[in-house]
Amino acid sequence: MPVTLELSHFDPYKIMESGQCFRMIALSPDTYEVIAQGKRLCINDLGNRRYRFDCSAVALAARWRVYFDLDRDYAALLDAAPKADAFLLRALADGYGLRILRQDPWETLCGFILSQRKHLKAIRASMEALCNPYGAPLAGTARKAFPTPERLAALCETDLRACGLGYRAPYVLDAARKVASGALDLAALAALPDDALLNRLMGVNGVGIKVAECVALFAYARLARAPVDVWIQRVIDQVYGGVSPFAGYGAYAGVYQQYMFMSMRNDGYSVHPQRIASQQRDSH
DNA sequence: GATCAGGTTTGCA
DNA sequence: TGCAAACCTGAT
Repeated sequence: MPVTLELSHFDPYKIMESGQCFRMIALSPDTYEVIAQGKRLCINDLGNRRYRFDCSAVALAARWRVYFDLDRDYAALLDAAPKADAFLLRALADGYGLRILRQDPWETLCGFILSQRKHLKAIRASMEALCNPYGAPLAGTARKAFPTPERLAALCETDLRACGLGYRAPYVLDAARKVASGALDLAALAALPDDALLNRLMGVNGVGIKVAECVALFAYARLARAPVDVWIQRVIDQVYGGVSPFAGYGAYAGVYQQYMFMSMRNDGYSVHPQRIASQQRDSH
């Protein structure tokens, strides 16, 4: 009962490598496995923008269309970018197919707590190390679901350090206990405005502004939030002369941020600095 | 073996 | 406010 869709602005490889999610892997060059929200999904890239989703039409509509944000008009969203912004335009062109996911807040919160001072590869390894002993089994794969907050809340710091979490162990534990006890109701946060949402998330030990903004963007679809990490700080410093352009990007600043992040991380600004700098000048 | 990595906290001007 | 230093661990 797989479903085949023709999709524009959808590139599972770029989404996998964009660093917004940590449990999507390539099983083969054209097959991707996603574990999210207690489910496993395989996507086959059939070419010509056709993709086969290994799930029912009902599951696609109820879960995965939302997860991959397939009902959003990315052509219009990208077209709304300021035309004078050369670096941004190049990032948007190079990043065709990248989408902002709408992930589970609990898993996203833990994922970005774990991300502190880690590479994407190391974050993925940490996530698996946490899921393997404590996540529920899934059909069709040896990989496990992401553990529930209740499961992790029942552990101690030593258990989590045994998963290789290092100094992040007490952070994850604090998050688990706040969520499991109801002190932090992640579902209810969806109703809050951005600032209140960020403040509530930062109430968790080990969650600062960057992690909170990542959760807001990648789990709560707050597309105007643009997390500033070291890569984006490099963009601001090297491309925009130290002045953040994100305040001027409006409702989709977070989406543009993600394209710029990928662009900077993949190519670096050093690839075409003169060209970009001259384009920036010409446009002003 | 030293250094660094998608950050946060703590301590001290 | 602002700025270091410290923090686990694995990779380069």
